[in-house]
Amino acid sequence: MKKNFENNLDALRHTASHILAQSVKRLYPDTKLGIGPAIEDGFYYDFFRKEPFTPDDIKKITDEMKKIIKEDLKIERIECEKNKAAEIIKDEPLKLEILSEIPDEKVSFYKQGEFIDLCAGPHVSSTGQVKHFKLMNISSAYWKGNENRETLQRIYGVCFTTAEELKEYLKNLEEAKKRDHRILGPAIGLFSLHPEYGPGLVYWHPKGGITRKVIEDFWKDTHLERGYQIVYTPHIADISLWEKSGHLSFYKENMYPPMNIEDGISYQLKPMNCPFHILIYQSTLHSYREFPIRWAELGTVYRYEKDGVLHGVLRVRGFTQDDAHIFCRPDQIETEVVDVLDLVMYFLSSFGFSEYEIFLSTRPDKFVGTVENWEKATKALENALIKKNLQYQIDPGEGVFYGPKIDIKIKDCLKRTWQCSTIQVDFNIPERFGIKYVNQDNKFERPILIHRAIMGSLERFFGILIEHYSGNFPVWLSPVQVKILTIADRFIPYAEEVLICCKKNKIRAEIDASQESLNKKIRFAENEKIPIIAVIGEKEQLSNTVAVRLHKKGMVGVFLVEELIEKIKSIDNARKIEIDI
RNA sequence: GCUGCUGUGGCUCAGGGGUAGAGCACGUCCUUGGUAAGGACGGGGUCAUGGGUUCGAUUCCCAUCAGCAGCUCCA
Repeated sequence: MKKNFENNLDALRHTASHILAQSVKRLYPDTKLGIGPAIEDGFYYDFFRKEPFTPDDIKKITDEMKKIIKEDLKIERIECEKNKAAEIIKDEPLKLEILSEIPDEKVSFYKQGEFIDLCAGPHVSSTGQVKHFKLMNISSAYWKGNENRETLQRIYGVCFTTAEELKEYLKNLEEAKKRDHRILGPAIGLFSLHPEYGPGLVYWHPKGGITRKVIEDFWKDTHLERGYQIVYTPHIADISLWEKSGHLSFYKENMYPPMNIEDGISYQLKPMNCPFHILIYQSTLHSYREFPIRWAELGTVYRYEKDGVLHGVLRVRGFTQDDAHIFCRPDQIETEVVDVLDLVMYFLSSFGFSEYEIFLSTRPDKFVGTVENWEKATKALENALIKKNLQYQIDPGEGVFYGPKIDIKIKDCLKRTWQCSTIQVDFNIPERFGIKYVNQDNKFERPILIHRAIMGSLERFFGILIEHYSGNFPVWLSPVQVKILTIADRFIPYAEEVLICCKKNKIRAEIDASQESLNKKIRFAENEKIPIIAVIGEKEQLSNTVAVRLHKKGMVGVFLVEELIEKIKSIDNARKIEIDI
């Protein structure tokens, strides 16, 4: 039943894309057609046309689409032989290209009014059924996603069965815009970017800094509890290290150019931490008895990302990975991965992320290592997922060339997915560096290397957190947990006593001592998204209390200072997502 | 990197071929207020950068840089 509905919706969206193409052809007959599928939430159509579509054109195209919908043209499916099909689309070079790639003898067209398009379908039966759509934006797209081919103009639209769904969708977009970490982050003093001095490089302000410290402390404590050891490694190394690791050949386009120190000596800013951990490993001889060795590092790396892909703190050029490398025997992969999965779930759920999408990527066409090892490792990853009772999807052939991997995407409160965690087996690096251990028989053997990250990057994870919480962090992550407001200046000494009590108990508190009205101070504290506001006046001073107001919830009552502190401490220590006082 | 759009005080934005304007923020003063903006005054901009057109450019044109929406890629 549900599936059927989805198919109908896809057909509807697909038809909307044909209406778009028809409209464009009516208004700009010289435009050549690319492809126009239904996608999540809507549709797009790619066009080849020299002149760019302007926002004004989009208006005209929309109006024409509405006309086509009003005309309620019947949509018919026409099947014909390939040679006849070529005749029909002789003026559409891109369509002809598609036609030539279809192996079947017969192909299908869909026709509505004067418009006909090579298309497998399905479609709804008439154009009048498309009622609730909106053209969203224009972008460029390469023909067949190939950057060496023609650049096409892609017009995106959204389309739903009901007006409510469309409205809901647009409202969600608005909501997402309001949560945009690029606006919110700087607005509430978390971070800034200074693109004129280097795009994609993040400056953590004191408020962002304290939240980062909380995250880092939690991360380190958790890792130490779970048998990891913390290491620190340099940010640069002689270029020969990167030749040895292979990064200079397979990762070069993402690396900053080397720094020339003197003739024949170049240093390279690190895009990854693994070679450094390998060097630590190689600095002593290892026995199978030591395994598994788990080394974790919050390692800051630099990658020269293409400028068009940079996005706030979500996609940057300098970032800190919550990296770890596990050295183990082949037979330990499964249990290690089970532990990593357990750690990932524990860690992410502490931040309020409890919905995941998990992907197991298998061997690609180009790979290093043996098929047998790949299969064993892949099986170990899969077994681990099964043991943890996790739902996953297999991404065939999507593994990295050096080994199979598990990727975990988290879902935020707007149901958007973000890839954070990754667990990757690596057959390449151990080989390239020739790392080894001594087995039970006193023979050398090659260990398995597992790379893994939970947050992926602190910058990116922080950006996701900002959007997920819309800046309203849970108490344990909030840069300022309590804002102390006085009704009049003469209560500032008492406010300072309260502040000292908070600090003694490691509660992050601030006093707003500005000469503003209480209303204004509350407004500012609310806009700063501080979870707890403590108001102090005559009554509170006399009774050693504070009047407590929760962010967005308003007054909750008057509490003894120690009482409030105890409550905050317990919320903080339990890393509670919701405040309840 | 590609296509399009954009670039005006810290922020949001208005303006426009004759050397710039609002709100917020900031500063000073008055006000000492009980749960989302008390009041007055004031400082602050080479209008992204570099060329060109022009008597004259922040405004028009070109290039560069950066941002935005996507494409491709990715933590």
